[in-house]
Amino acid sequence: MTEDIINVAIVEDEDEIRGLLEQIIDRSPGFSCKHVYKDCESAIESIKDARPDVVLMDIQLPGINGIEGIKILKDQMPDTDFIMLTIRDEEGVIFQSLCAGATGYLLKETPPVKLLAAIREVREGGSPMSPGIARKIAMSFHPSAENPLTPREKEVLTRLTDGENYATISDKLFISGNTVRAHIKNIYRKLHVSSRAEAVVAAIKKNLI
Amino acid sequence: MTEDIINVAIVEDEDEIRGLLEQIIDRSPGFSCKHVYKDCESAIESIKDARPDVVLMDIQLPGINGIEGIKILKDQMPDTDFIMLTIRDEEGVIFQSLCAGATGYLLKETPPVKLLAAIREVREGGSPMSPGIARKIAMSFHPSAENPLTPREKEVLTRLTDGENYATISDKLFISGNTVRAHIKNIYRKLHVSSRAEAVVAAIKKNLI
DNA sequence: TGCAAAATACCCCATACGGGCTATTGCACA
DNA sequence: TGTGCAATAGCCCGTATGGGGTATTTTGCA
Repeated sequence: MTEDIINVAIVEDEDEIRGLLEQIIDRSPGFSCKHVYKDCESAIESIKDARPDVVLMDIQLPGINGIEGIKILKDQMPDTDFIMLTIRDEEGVIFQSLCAGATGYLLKETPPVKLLAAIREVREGGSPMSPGIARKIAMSFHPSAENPLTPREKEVLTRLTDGENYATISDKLFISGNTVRAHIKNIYRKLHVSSRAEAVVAAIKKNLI
Repeated sequence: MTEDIINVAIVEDEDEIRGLLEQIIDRSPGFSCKHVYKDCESAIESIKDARPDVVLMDIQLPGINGIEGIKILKDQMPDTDFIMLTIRDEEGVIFQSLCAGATGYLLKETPPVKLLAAIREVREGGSPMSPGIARKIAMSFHPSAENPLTPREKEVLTRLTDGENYATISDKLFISGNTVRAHIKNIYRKLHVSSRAEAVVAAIKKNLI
């Protein structure tokens, strides 16, 4: 399954960086880099011929950005692994990249030897991440530090995410429907929402339950 | 902030493995391992004296398991980093561990030199993961492969997750409220749910939007 | 060119839901 | 010892929501 030579493509608008990366990769044993693009538009047009194993993708690009680019390219080449290679480390772009289909996320400060190791790793079923990036991803699963809900409210909210209604919740918790309503009203007030749908979204996105 | 010597604690029930880990770590320059426990109960009781920088935590333990153990210990020591060290690589336990507060996740097959590197990495703001584990986490963000929803249904579902009601959605999409209802009915049927709350939970958990 | 799916639109009807109130009990902390 | 919060419980009321239908137009693919 794994080719001897890993076929790498690059999408990067800055000529100098692109050239440098191309040389580093193409001159390293076990790697080949014959397809480089300076924007997503050209990559989308001709990358089907390249059939790369791995694509190194910048985020800030003229025209279609790297995140939108991955959505399009990953769709065409589901077996290709995409590694973001960028200076941007804000949570927003990290999670947008992963949601678009990126499998790795490296900062441009990554030294060449680590970059090559990352390309190998992603082909071997890993998911190379710069340390600070990996930490942000792990933290995104951690329980929320400031959770305004009481234990009972968490209990009720959990059941709301399971789609239970007033009657079911009051049955299972052995309390009256009016009390369930009281808890839900308090949850809404604390989370600044006014419907079950908003409440469960807030609960999941902020790791409240 | 960073101590010269990293103070490591271990929670592991198998005597042999625990002893081996203790020796590997304690005999390595830059590391200290003076606090080892064979279950979470003993760790909870006396770990406050240890004040470890890093805890290596097994999952399968007699009594309180490693996941529940982290919930309790992380609460008491929020600045301590917890690394799961386990043979288990099922998605369930991986995400449960992260949600409990784990920052790293290593398989027991990890060679000593990599284990030590991981302990250093977690203290330097990283989040060490065995390659296959990291991949599973990255994949959890990827768009769902089999998404039964049409583009319009995705659009409507996205707005449901934003807490919009029939009227707002029909206004913004320039379609009648009846059409919005028709889309929502189709969404419910395809996702096997029967309420907004369930639909938005399914949408988020299965990366449908 | 024709079929299937998608997107649009409408109807009836019961009820689960959300907003606005008030009230009691028990516990903890000051 | 009282102030505050959590948890419990009740009431009224309007409406947004969900289940059951049917029908038309547009779009995309074979």
